[in-house]
Order: sequence, then C-alpha cells, then structure tokens
Amino acid sequence: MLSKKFAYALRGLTYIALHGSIEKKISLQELSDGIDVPHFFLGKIMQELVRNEIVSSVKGPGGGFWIEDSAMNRSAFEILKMIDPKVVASNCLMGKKNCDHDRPCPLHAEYVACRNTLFDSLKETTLFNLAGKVEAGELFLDEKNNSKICTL
Amino acid sequence: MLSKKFAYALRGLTYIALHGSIEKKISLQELSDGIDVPHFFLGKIMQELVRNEIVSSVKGPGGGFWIEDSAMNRSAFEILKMIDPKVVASNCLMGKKNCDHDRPCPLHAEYVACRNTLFDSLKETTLFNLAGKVEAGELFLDEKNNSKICTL
DNA sequence: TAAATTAAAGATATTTATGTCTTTAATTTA
DNA sequence: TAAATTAAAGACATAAATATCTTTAATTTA
Ligand code: FES
Ligand code: FES
Repeated sequence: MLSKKFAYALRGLTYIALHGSIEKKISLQELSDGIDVPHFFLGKIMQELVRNEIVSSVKGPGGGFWIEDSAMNRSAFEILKMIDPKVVASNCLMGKKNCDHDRPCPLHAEYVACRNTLFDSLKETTLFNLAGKVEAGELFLDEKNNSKICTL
Repeated sequence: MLSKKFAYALRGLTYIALHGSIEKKISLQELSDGIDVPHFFLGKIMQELVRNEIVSSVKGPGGGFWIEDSAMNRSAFEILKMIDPKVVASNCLMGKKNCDHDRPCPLHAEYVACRNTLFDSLKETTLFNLAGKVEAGELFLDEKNNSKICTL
C-alpha cells in the first residue's frame, strides 16, 4: 500500500527535524545510520525532497540536510503525495483499473474507510508533531533492538 | 498492501461461486473473460487455489472449475493467508523489519487500527456472502464500463 | 482408439520497486 | 589555490511482482 520510499522519507525527515538545524546539518551518513536505511537509496530520496523544497541541503564539509522552520508544518500526507503519488490517486484494492463508487469491488467499502482514516491522520500529522513524539519517547525511527513482533 | 494475486483470486472465486457448479464448470477462459484478469496469470492463481482445496477442477472437454458447498463458507481472510501470507505476517508499514508495539514507528497506531478493521471484515466475509452481494447488484467483479474514478 | 478440449506444470519475459556504485559539482578549510 | 568533504546526478544491479508462452497430462467425445 505505502512504499518503502515514503516510509524512509518520513523517517528521514523526522530524524532531521529532530536532530538538525541550520547550524547543525545532518549528513547523509549520519542520517542513514540514524534510521537504519540503505545509504544510497536514502540519498536518492533526499534529493527528491530537496527538489520539492521539503528539506534544505548544502554540499561540502560541514554540509548536509536541515529543515527550515517554515517546512516543519508540512504534513505526512504532503510527503506521501510527493513520493508515492500513485497511492493517493487511489487504485482499486482488488486490482480493478480504478476505484469506482458506482461499481464497487468486493473490498471497496472497507478499503475506502481504511484509507480515509489513514489519510486523515496523515493530513493532521506534521513533521513538527512527529519530531515531538520521538522526543517524548512515543515513537521510534530506527529498528535496532526491536525483537518483538506484533503477530496481530 | 494487498497483492494483485489476492485480488484476482478473490474476484475469481466469487465468480465461480456465483456462476459455477459441479454440473456447470467454469473454464479458465470464461473466468478470465468474466472478471477481466490476465488469462495465464489467473491460471497460475487458480492452480494454487486448487492445491489448497478452495476450488475444485477437472481437465478435458466440459472441464473447468467449481466450488464445493463445503468451501463456500471459506473466508476472504483464509484466501489472503494462502495467497499473500507476508501481508498477514504483518510487516511494519514504515519499512522497519518488524512491527513492534513497544517501539512503534510513526504510523504504527494508524496502521494497526486500519489493518485490524480490514482483516476483521475479511474474516467475516465468505465466498457465499460475496456471491450473494454480486447477485444483489451490490458489488461488481469485472471492470468494464467503470469510468468514474474515486478521486478521494 | 483418435481427436479435441481443458487444466497443470514449467519455463521465460516484462515491469516495478528497491538498492548500489561511480562520477560530478558545490563548498569549506588549510 | 589545493585538498578534503559532501550532496547531486546518472548509470547500473538486484529482487519481487506481474504477465506470457509452451509443453504435458487428464478427460471427454466421436
Ligand atoms: S472499487 Fe475496489 S476499492 Fe473501490
Ligand atoms: S512499528 Fe511500524 S507499523 Fe508497527
């Protein structure tokens, strides 16, 4: 449903929002270490976010990434649209070409409800919010030491 | 989130549940025409369902697929576990190796709620239910004439 | 029994997502 | 200015999902 690209983007941005600033830029190296995501792949994703002006960057010694105050209130949903537009464009969950209210597939109702709920919370969640929650110990960006599997 | 394999499987089974019987078997040709799904790909999926005794088949003239009465109350969730087991095993939505309640990622709460809702309804939905709804005109298996896109 | 029909099985192909490596350009520092 | 550092850009590689084609086996019918 959601791509790894989006997942990595959101985790990366949250890390930068939390640890970075114009004075302390976050290098790609620190970032990929910090969230346990493949270095080069993350680099590509950051490029895209820089182009979209979600994050800022400079090259050279001491360079790296940071997030302007004005970008801190960008929502997770905006990031999703940027990184994974196909998902937002809403394909049918049951493999039909398009999701259609008038000719719903077997999972239409469930899918729409589920997706709307998820998207609504993505719309309400800003990078600032996410950074705050990480700071409060309510959520975690990396994946070291997480051995317990939620088996449902 | 859910694969096309699962989508095609569920739509195919519903078609067979609705139109097939031991007297009137559904050929792969009729089936792929009926639900607008790639012929050969659907064939592979049906093979798997036959091996798992969800659907029955015979070769030869007049042969094809049908569903025994006893299989009509199999749930969509059972089909999902069969066809797309990774999804049920619950990977983290944000690309972490495992979904972990104790170290939740930014979308954990939303994801778990969303997934539980979806899975609950899959558990309650049987092939018999689905066939009934198609018969009642409440849902549709094919994708002809569906031009209206739900843009969210 | 021969021919026709149909699913099963196996091989191959294509596409998409994910991941990696190399080269280039920008910036800083000595 | 020269060297070092770092992101950007582009090329390449791998894996997974999706799709197709060919051959084989089972079954029916003539
Ligand atoms: S028609 Fe399938 S999800 Fe809407
Ligand atoms: S930890 Fe990511 S979905 Fe549970």
